[in-house]
Amino acid sequence: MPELPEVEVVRRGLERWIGGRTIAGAEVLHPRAIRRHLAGPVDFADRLRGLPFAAPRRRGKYLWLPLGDDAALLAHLGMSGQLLVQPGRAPDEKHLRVRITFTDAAAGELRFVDQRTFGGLSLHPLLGEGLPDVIAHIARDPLDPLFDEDAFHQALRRKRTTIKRALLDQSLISGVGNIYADEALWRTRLHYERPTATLTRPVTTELLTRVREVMTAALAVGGTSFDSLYVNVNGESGYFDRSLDVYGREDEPCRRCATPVRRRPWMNRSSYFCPKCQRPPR
DNA sequence: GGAAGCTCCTGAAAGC
DNA sequence: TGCTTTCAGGAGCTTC
Repeated sequence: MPELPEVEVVRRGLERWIGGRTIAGAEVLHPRAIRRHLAGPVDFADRLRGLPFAAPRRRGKYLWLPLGDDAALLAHLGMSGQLLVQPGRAPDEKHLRVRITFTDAAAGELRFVDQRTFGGLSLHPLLGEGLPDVIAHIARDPLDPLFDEDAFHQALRRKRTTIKRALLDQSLISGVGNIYADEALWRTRLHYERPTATLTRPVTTELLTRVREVMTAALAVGGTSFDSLYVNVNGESGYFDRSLDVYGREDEPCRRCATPVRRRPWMNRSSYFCPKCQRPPR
C-alpha cells in the first residue's frame, strides 16, 4: 500500500525517466481512473497533448507533474496504483487504466495501472506556491523541511480524537498510512487509542522522530511491498516488509519484549500493537 | 464545525 | 471442487 516512502520512490523514478518529455497523447481505458477530472476523458486527453512534463513534485501521498506554470497532472496511487514507464511494445497490463505516450518514442510510455481503482489521475490549476488547488488542504509531510512541529503538537492538543486517527488525518500530517502509523506508534510505545489531548510536547517530538525514522529506513530500501501491488516505475518491489516490527505480525513475538503481537479491528482495517509495550489508555 | 462512520473497488485467501 | 464470505485500506462524502 503506497505511503510516503513508496510515493517518493515513484516520484524519483518519474524524475529520472520522464521529466522534460513532451506528451504525444493520452488514452483513458477506464473512466474511474480519472473520476476526479470532472470534464471527462476527452478533455483529459485534449488538454495533455503537446505539453511537456516538468520535474515531478510530491506532498504526502500525492504527486504531480507540472505542465507549464499554471497546471499539473495530479496522481494518487490509492491502494494499488502503479505508474510504470514501459517500452511501447510491452503487452498491456491486465489493470491498465491510462496510457500516456511521448513525442520521443524512445522514452516509452507512462502507464497508470490500478487493480482496485482507488487511485487516479486528474488535471488541476496550480496555486501560488505550485500546489494543485485540490490538495491545498493536505498538510506538509514530516520529511518536509518546512513541517511545523510546534503547530502539529498544538493541533493534536486541540483535537478530541486518538493518536492513530490523527496520524492518518492528512490535513494534520501527510504521508502516513496504516502501516507506518502502527510502526511509529510501536517504536514510541504509544497505544493507538491514546487521546491526542494528553500528549506532551516531548512525546510528540519522539513520535515525529520515529515516524521520520521508519519512513527514511523504508525509503532507503525502496519502500514496503507485500505483493506485486506496489512497485516502482520499473516494476520492481521494495524490501521494507522484511523490517516491519509489528504490522502484519499477529501472534509473533514483539521484537522488544517477546509478548505476542495483537491485531485489533479498527476503522474497517487493522491495528497491530504489542499489549505490553503499548499499554491502552486508562 | 468537528468527529466518526460509510463507501467505493478487486482479487486472494479462507471457510464451508 | 466450487461457491460464498472476508479482508485489505485512502480519502471523499455523509451522518450525528
